[in-house]
Amino acid sequence: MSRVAKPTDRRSASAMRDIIGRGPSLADTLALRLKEEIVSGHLLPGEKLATEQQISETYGVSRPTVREAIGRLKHDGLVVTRQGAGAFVADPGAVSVFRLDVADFSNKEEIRNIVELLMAVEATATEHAATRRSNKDLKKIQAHLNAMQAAVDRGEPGVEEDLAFHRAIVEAMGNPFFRDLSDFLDRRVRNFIRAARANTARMGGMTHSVQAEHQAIFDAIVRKDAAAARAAAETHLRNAAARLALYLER
Amino acid sequence: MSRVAKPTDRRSASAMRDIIGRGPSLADTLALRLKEEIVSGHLLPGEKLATEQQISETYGVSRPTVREAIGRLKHDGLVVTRQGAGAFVADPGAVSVFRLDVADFSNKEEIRNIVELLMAVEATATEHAATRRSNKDLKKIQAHLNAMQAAVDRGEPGVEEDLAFHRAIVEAMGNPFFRDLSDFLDRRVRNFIRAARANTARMGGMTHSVQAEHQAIFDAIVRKDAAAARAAAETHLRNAAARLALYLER
DNA sequence: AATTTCCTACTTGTCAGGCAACTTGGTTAT
DNA sequence: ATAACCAAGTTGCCTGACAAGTAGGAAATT
Repeated sequence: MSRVAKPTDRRSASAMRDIIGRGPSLADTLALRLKEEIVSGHLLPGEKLATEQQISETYGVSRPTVREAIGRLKHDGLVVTRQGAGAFVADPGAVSVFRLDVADFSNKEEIRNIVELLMAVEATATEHAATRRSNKDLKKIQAHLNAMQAAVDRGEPGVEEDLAFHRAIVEAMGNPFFRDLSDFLDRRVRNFIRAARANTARMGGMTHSVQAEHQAIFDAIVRKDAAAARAAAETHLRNAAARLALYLER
Repeated sequence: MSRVAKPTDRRSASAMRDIIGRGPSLADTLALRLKEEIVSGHLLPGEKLATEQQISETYGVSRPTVREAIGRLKHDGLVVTRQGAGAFVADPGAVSVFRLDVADFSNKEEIRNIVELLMAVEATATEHAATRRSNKDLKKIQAHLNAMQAAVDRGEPGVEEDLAFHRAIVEAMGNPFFRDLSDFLDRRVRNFIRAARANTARMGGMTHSVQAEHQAIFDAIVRKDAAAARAAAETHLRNAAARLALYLER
């Protein structure tokens, strides 16, 4: 009853722009709006959304645009639609999609939280990789370790080789969720570092200690010593986080 | 000269269905198709996608449908579009959205992997919660512990109270990423258990030992003993996983 | 001849209207 | 009372059109 669509006249295509503000696109922004309504608890699970027609009218956008917006929510598992019936807020327990949005790069708190998650994921992955790795896995890991060493010897930072080394380890764990999540977080953090490094002096000279830490991780994996592997990974990640903290504190 | 779209007659609306197979919706399925093209490396970062017009013709669907599909990819950060220029494959390093899809419920391997991730996240969260929790956090955790006890005394399984207890702990850690991820995984696993329980006998009688494990976690948090908190959480999670394994092995 | 300006075709963003498929609830017929 | 049926409402998808922005070549200027 409360949010019944009042028939906004259609004359201005920019009505939405006024209501909703400037954004990436009408559909995107509308999707955000509707998502708000749901996560804020304004719309309860199972409840029926307004019809596309009504939404179209209340926000002053066309139905295709509304469809695009609802399509996003459907894609994220927040709503389910039934042809002929309508669109309904999905049961939170049945949502099968998790979305991690790491948009705000300038937010240092967010970076810290991301790093924390990365540490947890990679430390555990390394721990399990130690006992599960096949000989083939081990060879791959070693190859990347050597490549990293070669890069260090050439005086290069070897960020790509570094990433590949860690990825090979996580891969050896055999859990795709860990692999994908770790990959994403890793890229994200490195991207931040690269951006931050642009306006600060290079710090360099750390690569040798980094490589020593890598060696310690590798040795533990060779021995299939899970506890040692975890410990070595934690040390490595803690040091990496400390290096990163230097960027954060300015 | 504009390449006039040949007036596709109505019946070929099912052309896509033939090309693309039966699915949730044309847009959804098309989105999957296009995603394939990208992640398979067929389309390289920075490369331009076919125009909406072209895609529309090759797949035999209308442009709005193509737009919906591309909109999904855009939403997931896989492509970026520039009005007037086209749609381009996004740089993987710049992707700021992570998507975790846990669709296949029947896949036991998947459940196992999910549980593994859940264990890593919750154990770490509990560890950090021990040192970071405020007194207010502690009160909340205790309240949920008591509620759980009350449920046990009433002879109920207390799944909701259980979930709330863990959520309060993760909340006390103060990292929203951990909170959201843990919440999602927890729901997912419990949902699986509920589904599995439907066709097996209730196992019950475990609730008392569960509560004892909860108490151990709580005590460690009270003492701000991070290591003990992690250990207690790991024990609890390991036991929970073992209980769950009973469902998996049939 | 080199450079700048401008124009035009192309592409994405959005809108309007329409038909088909499906759901739902009430009405009619049995 | 029950079953079959019908009509309104809703989503799924299509066609056609225009606005807004881009890019590359033609034309004008230096």
